[in-house]
Amino acid sequence: MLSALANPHRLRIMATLKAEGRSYVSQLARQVGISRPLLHLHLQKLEEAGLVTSQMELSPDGKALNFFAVADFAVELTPDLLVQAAATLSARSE
Amino acid sequence: MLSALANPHRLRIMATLKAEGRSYVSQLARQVGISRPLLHLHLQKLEEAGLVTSQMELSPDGKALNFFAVADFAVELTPDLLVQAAATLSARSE
DNA sequence: ATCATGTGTCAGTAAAATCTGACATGTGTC
DNA sequence: GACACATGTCAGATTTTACTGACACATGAT
Repeated sequence: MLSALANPHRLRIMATLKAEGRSYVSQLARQVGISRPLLHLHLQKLEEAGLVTSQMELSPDGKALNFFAVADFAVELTPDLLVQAAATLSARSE
Repeated sequence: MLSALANPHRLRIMATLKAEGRSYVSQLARQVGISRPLLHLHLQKLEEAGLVTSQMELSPDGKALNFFAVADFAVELTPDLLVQAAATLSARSE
């Protein structure tokens, strides 16, 4: 999740998405100002991290649109949380 | 700050540092199990992000030891915060 | 003087993340 | 059929990040 957020484009995507409410890939690419394949890549990472949700829909004129929206989340980022997160990585002797 | 935390080694460093209370570079390198130059690099990034603090001290036998400790911080990681963070990146039309 | 231990830096390499420019596929409209 | 607009994927180039193996310097003990 942290590495998903460690990127300027992805932060901007989150911001735009939050402002727009929801948007589909091609439209969002225009809004953010990056290429569609690149956006697709970033959206993939954001979705894997559970930061955005996607939903395929059919537009009135029959086009398949993949809508994205920011997920609801709230994490208290503290040293203790990091200790907990580090434990997840892999068991180590210490 | 987010990109500083987006790395397994750095998470482990934070965890070890939190567990030990404080530690100096060479010792910490042994505890974490990575080379000293590499640790130095990571500590640099962590310190730039304000996640750790350093303090030069002289040991009883005259060696200069650079002690590191985790800083106190607490950030509520939410969509709104990200919007705020994105605004920091660079002004854009939109 | 040599050794052990500490500090930092730096050039060069290895690995990972990022980005681009195709390609393939689908639908409705001109 | 050609066009406009949507979806996705993928190979290859580029850029960042991570890492290693020196090097330089300082101190106290042998």
